[in-house]
Amino acid sequence: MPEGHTIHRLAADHRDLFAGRPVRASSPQGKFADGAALIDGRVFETAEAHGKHLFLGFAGTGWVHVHLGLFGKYTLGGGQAPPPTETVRLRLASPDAHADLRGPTACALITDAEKQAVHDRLGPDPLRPEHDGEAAYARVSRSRSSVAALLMDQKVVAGVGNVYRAEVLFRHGVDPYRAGRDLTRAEWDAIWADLVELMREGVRNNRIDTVRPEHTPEAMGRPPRVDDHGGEVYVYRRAGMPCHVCGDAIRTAGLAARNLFWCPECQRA
DNA sequence: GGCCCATGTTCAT
DNA sequence: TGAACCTGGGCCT
Repeated sequence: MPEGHTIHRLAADHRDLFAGRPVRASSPQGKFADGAALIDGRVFETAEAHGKHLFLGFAGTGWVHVHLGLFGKYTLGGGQAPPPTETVRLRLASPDAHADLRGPTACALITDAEKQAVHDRLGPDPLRPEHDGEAAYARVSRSRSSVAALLMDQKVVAGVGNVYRAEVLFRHGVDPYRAGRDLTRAEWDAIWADLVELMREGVRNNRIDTVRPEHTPEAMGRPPRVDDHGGEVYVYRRAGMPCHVCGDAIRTAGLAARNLFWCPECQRA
């Protein structure tokens, strides 16, 4: 699940469920037992996201810094918490809401200064209204690295993962292997603006949809389809399948230990 | 039950 | 560049 839109949605959901109220905290799994003990009973003040990092603020104790990594998952909602299972790293609970965190890469109590250090090493986040694509373009336009690698670099853009990377490059007809410095300013501005829109929609719907109305199966006169990760996409995990736009086979290749997907016809070098 | 894979990151070599 | 870490779903036997 976790690209930036997931984390911003989790921040909003935490605010809705807990903000301004004392919460019970526990670590059924045990790996965050000390931290949970320190926040147990404290007032949950706010939650904030920057890229794929989630910060949960507690009165008088600082922040819980959560990074889901590849496997981390939250289950949360109103109502009584289900019986905890042994993989729950952190459970927050109020009389009428609960949030269970499993499998995160990071779950730690940090200070304001440590939180600031995280912000400082991250690039601009398309989902933070005070950020824009300027600093990102400054890096991209100076780099010989591929635009595919740059989009995944959290120092360049915070919050983009493997799905948004593949999809935004498809939507702009950009070959993933093009060097960052060969992108025009106009191309970058369009990519950034598109990320803002796509990721905001991702937060609203809690899933990634990238297919334009004119390319839906209905509009193209093709049978309906279902992507196995819950959203409608052009290329992500569609290797060997026909491109929704041109019909060519979607290609895949490894790039820095991740799978890259693109349409060689729609994204010409 | 076992194996592979995954929307991520860091650290060692 | 590769290994390590964390979990769960799908597919195989």
